[in-house]
Amino acid sequence: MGITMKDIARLAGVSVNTVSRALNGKPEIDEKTRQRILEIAREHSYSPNSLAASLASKKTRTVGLIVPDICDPFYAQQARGVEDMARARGYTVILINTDEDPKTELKAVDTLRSKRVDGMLLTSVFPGIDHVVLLQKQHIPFVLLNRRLTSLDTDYVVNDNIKGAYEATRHLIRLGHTRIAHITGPERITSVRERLAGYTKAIQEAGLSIQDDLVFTGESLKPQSGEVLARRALSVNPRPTAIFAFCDTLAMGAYATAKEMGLMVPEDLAIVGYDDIPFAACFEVPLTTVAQPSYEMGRTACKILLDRIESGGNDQEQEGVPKGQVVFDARLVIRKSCGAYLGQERRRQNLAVIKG
Amino acid sequence: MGITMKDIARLAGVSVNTVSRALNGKPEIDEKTRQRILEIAREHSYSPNSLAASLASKKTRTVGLIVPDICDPFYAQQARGVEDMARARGYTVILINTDEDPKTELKAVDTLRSKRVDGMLLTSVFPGIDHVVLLQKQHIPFVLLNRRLTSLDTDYVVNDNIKGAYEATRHLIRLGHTRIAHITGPERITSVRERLAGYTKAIQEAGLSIQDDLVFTGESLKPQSGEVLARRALSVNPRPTAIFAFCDTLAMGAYATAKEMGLMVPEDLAIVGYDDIPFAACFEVPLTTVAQPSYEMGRTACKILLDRIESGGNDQEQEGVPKGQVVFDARLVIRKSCGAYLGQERRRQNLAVIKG
DNA sequence: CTGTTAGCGCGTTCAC
DNA sequence: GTGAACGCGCTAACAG
Repeated sequence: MGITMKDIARLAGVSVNTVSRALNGKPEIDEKTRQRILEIAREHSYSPNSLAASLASKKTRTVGLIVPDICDPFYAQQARGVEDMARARGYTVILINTDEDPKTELKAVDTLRSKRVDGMLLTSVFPGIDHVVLLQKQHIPFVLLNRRLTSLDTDYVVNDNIKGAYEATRHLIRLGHTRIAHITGPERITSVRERLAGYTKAIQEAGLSIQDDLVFTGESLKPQSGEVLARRALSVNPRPTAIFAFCDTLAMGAYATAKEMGLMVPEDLAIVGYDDIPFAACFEVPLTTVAQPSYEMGRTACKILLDRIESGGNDQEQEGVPKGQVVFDARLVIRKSCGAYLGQERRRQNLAVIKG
Repeated sequence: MGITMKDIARLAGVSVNTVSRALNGKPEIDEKTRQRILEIAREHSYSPNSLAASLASKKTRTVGLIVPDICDPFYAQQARGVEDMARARGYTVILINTDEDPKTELKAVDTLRSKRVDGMLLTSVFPGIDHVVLLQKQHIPFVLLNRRLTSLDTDYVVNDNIKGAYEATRHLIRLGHTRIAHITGPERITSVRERLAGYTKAIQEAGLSIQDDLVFTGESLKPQSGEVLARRALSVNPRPTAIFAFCDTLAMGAYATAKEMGLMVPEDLAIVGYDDIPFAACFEVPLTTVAQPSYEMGRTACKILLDRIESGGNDQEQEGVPKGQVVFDARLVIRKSCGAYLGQERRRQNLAVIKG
């Protein structure tokens, strides 16, 4: 196959070691011989075998990224943030999709461990905390993205889910809704629980009766799941007048169902999502949603990971580095689907009528 | 760090080799000793060092995937297809974004080469064919996704760009448009050239004058670029009444510009995209577009790559394996943005008026 | 069925 | 400034 250091050494009439020094930019080497070696390397389009290098140095300059589904624009953006940061610092990222499946995720962590990645970014559910404990015990750096473990002190990057969900729900309450359904994902996901908490808090604060029967949990976060959950939600009697979805893709599905059932959004049904994916503003009825800075979150999580990796594995230094625990703000973005502009538009229409 | 085969060997009182056999499921080994070894491995949560394995076996069970931007749902879906297929067959994928930047892509190929990936999926532009030639010369398996090289015989998976663009344009012509702008990406991208060809073919066939002044080329394929290009297109005099965009994200931008300029879509301006990303149907004005099976394309490309990898690198076998050159069909999906349903709806409205 | 012996390609001591 | 020697953890012949 390719040419190796040994070959170059032979060609240049030096030792392998000298070649190594030349290629790795080490200072203690004569500039002339370095140039000669570099030239030979280039001529033969030498490619360093990073496997061998990693085996010897115990560093792979590779990080693992586990996501539920890269097709979800929210995760895609986070992934992009991760990869950009990684690439900028000379790292490479291995991507694995899990569809929220615990078994797949378990295998993913195993695979990454076997590939000896320098660290991992965990974006998905965990069946338990077993993996994480294992990673900690083996001193494999990792950062949790979008989730955090109450029982464990780890690095994480999340957004303020409770606040985001709280504000979304309160917004709907202000608009006069009293029966607000919440469609969401599996409860093992931390953010699912947190947003549910924010939702509940707003409901209780408003003195509305607790509406356990208005919370609908599905396995997936894809639009199809949103359709199913919305159908369930909208068949409750009396019918809820608003749906707060765990994420925008779920909201998308809810919208499809509403349309299919002949319900107007927001007139008959208000919908609020979460994430503010780039397409939310372009929907048939632009989606009111809670924005989180997905790209930035990805970048930040990766930065924390790389800093941890490069701070060296030794525990002393670890002590000095404060735990990277970042909570990004959640911000309500009001568009059309919640009906906030309904009054306004009606007013405008009335004016037009009067004028005409 | 972790426990190694040597440790297990010592613990089990056997040789390293025996441990290797047990762990790798080789047949020539006593079932009892295998179980004993497996037990010890599990106890110590042994993780095989795939770096060492790869170094020795010259196989990494890793493929590289180079995309312009994973945030583009089209590429995200392809990536998902790739990763699903890879994972199903025990491979792992390294993801790199290039933003269509030739230099970044060059570095990406280099990085992947250095990591000794078993093969690569190339989804992005190439500054020239130099990389590809190098890959060929070094017998590194690769498959081109969404592009093909006329000068080189390689595996590729594409969709019928010429046909797709042709049908999209002809559709607009049928609807009565005579001034159809085309907004697109850099001409070094094969698919850009192919779709331009399909567009031109339809224009010429219809006997419309060739409209070089109606083709607008930008560097990126993101919505922002679509906005800029549409602004340029819509400032031509006489103003085009339709825009055929290279892809849905560009179409998204065009729509934003139209809205900003106070133009109604499709009444004042028809828009047709390409790709049929999952959100195209949910747009404010559902997008007419050309669908390509992105997920399937990703899967197929990866399958071809893995088959090639596993067919062994030897040239004899290579001869037996037919080149994987797959062209997926392109299918026009008619929604609202092209105005095809305009007449119908007007008719319906008129009926309503009459009835009322 | 099992152990021995060589590497895989590179980093990292050490001497010189 | 340069070279020799060893080891990273594993696979792959070969013997036995």
